Amino acid sequence: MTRVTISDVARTVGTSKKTISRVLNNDPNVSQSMRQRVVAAVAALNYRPLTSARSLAANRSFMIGLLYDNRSPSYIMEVQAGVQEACEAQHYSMMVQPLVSTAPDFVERVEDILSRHRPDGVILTPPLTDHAQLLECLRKQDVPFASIAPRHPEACIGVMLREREAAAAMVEHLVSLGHRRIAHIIGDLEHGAGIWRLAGYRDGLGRAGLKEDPAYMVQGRFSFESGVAAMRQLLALPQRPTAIFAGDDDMAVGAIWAAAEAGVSIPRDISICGFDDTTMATQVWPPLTTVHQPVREMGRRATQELLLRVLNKGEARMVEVDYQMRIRASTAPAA
Amino acid sequence: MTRVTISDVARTVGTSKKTISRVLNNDPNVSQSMRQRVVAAVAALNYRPLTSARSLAANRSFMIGLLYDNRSPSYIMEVQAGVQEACEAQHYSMMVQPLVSTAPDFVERVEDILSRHRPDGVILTPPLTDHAQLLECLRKQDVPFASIAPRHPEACIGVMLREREAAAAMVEHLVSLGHRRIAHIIGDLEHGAGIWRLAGYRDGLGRAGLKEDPAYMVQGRFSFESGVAAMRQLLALPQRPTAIFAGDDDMAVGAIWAAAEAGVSIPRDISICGFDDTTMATQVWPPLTTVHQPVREMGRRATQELLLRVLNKGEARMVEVDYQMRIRASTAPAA
DNA sequence: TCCGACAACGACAGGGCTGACATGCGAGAT
DNA sequence: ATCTCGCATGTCAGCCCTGTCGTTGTCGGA
Repeated sequence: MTRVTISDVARTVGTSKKTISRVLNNDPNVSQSMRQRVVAAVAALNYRPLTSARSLAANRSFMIGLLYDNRSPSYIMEVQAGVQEACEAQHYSMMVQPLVSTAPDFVERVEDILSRHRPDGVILTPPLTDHAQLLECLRKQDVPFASIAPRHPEACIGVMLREREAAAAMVEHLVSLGHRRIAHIIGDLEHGAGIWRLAGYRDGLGRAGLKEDPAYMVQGRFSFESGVAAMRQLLALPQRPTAIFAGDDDMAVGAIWAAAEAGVSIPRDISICGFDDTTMATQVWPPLTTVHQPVREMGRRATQELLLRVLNKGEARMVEVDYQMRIRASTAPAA
Repeated sequence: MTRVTISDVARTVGTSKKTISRVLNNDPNVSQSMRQRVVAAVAALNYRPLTSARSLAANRSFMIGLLYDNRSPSYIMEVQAGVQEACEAQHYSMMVQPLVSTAPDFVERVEDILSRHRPDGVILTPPLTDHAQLLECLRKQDVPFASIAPRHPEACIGVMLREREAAAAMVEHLVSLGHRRIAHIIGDLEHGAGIWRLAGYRDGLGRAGLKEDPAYMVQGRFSFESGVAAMRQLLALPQRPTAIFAGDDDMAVGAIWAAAEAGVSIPRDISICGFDDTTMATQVWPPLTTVHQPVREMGRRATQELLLRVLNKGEARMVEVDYQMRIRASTAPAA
C-alpha cells in the first residue's frame, strides 16, 4: 500500500497536477465542475498532501512556533491550547519549543530552530517577548512574530491586557474591604507583568491615600517557593499587613501555604489575593481572589493576528483583551 | 541574503553534495581529512540542512508526535518536557497533538495528522494507549509507537510503573498508621491507572485482613471536581472513613478542599493520600502523602525506546521505572 | 607484479508539490 | 469578421536533499 500522491489524483480526474493543487489551495480560476470532480477524487482516494513536499515547493512550512521559557506549566499549557486552536482553524500546525534564555547557546539554538524548520511565524510568551537578542534574530531571519503581553506593546503585534489597571483594581478591592496595611509580593521584574502589577499596586495605594512601605514590598520570582519565602518574611514583621496582593497566583498559593504553616487563618487574619486565575486558584483553600486572565484566548488571539500577517489577509495589530475580577473567599473585611 | 544550501557547501569544499550529506549524517566511508574540511565549511557558511527537504528526500520526517487527550495539564506538561529532551538528544523534533477520543471525527483526524506529517513515531499517553481504533490506525499506517502506562504493557514498547503494587503499599502505609476504615476514590476505569490502583487498594485491604465496603469505594474521574464530589459523599456517610486513598492527586486535592469546606481537619480527623506527586501535591496544605511517579523521566524513557526502534539502533522494550512513596503531612495516625 | 577486497567518493535520479509562464478558448467590443 | 481580453487549464522547471549504484583509489597478500 504505497502513498497516494497528487499525480494519482490528477490521473484519476484526468487533468494536471497543477489543477489539483489549485483546488486544494483554493486558488481562483478553476471552474465549478472541475473543482467538484477534483474534490470527489481527493475524497475517494483519501488523498492528503504531504507537508514536507508542500513546504519545500511553496517555500513555507505551514507551521507556527511557540517559544517559551519556563513560566508556570499551567500558563504555558493554556497558551499552547489557544495557539493550537488558532493554527488548526487555518490548517497550520504548531511546534512548541522550550528555551532557556540564560543558556550560553541560546542564540545558537534559536537560529538552529529557525533555519532548520523555517516556521512561518512565531509566538512569543513572556519573558521571551522582550529578549533583545531573540528579537534581533527573528528580524534578521525575517520571521514574523506575535507577542503575548510584551513589555512594549506599541512596537509589535499580539495580545495584551491592562494589567496595571487590573492590579490597581485589586488593591481597590482590598481597600474597599477596609484594609490599610496592604503588602505586595513583587513578581519578576524582568517580566512586564512584574513591572505593571507593581505599578498598579502603587496606583491603588495612591488613590486610597495610603503610603508605600518598603517593608510591605517583598521581591518574589513568580514561583510558589518565592511566595512561601515572601510570606514568611511578611509574617515575621512586627506589624503584619492585613492584606497581601501577590503578583501572581503561584506566589499567592505559596503565601497561603506559609500562612497555614504558621497557623495564620486566611482570610480571617490576613486576606490574600493573586493574579492570573490559574487552575490552582479554585483548588486551594480558601479559593483565591484573583484577576482572571483569559490565557487560552490570548494564545488564540495572538496566533490569529500572526496568521493574519503571515497569510497577508489583513492588518495585524496589538489586540487588547479584558480581565475580570474574581472575588473569592481568600479576601475578607479587615478585622 | 539568500539561504545557504548543500550545494554551496559542496562548492566551497570542492566536492559533491553527497559527500557533504554523508558527513552531516555520520555515514561511514568518508576520510578523516575530508570530514574535517566539510565540517569546517559547514561552520564557516553557517549551513543548516532544511528539514522539509531532508524529509522529502529521506522519506522520513525527523519528527515524533506526542498524542494526548486531556489528562491533567501538569501531567501532560511533564511528559512533554521529557519527550522533548529525548528528541533533542537525537536531533529529532516533537510535535504535540491534543486529541479528543470521543469526537466523531477522531479517526479522521488521526489519519490526517499521520498522513500529512508522517511522524517517524508516536508517543501515546493514557487513555490513548488503549484506544483500539487509534492503535489500528497506527498499525495500518505502519507508524511505530511507544506507550506510557498502557493497559497491556506486554504487547508494546514504552514505559510503565508497578502501580498496583504502589497502591497496595499506600494502603499498607495507612494501615500501619492504625487506620481500619479506609476509603478509595476510584479513578477513571477506562485508564489502566484506574484499574490498577483499585486492584492495589483491594490487595492492601486483603493483606491487612480488612473487608471491602462498597460505601467506601466511590467512583471519581481523575479530576478535582470529581474528588470534591466523592469526598462530600464520603463525609455524608453515617460512619466516616478515617483515611482516604484517592486514585490520583487531583482527586486528593479535591478531597482536601471538600474537607476544608466541611470544616474537617486533615489529617487530624481524616487522613488523605493520592497518587502521582504532581506539582500541587506540595503546594496544598497539608502537603499531600502520595506516590511519586517520575512523569518526565517516563516521557523521556518512552521516547528513547521509540527512537531505538525508529533508528534501528537496538531492541526496544517496555521499560519499568520505580515509584517512590512520599509520606507527607496529609496522613497521620488514626485517632 | 597482479589481483581482489573494500574504502571513499561522485553522478544521477528523483521525492511530492508549487510558481511562473504558456496555451487554448469563448465572450464581448469594434 | 476581427481583435481583445480574461478565465480555465496545462507545461515545465525547480525547491533541497538523499538513496542507489557505479567508478576510482588504496592496500595487503600471494
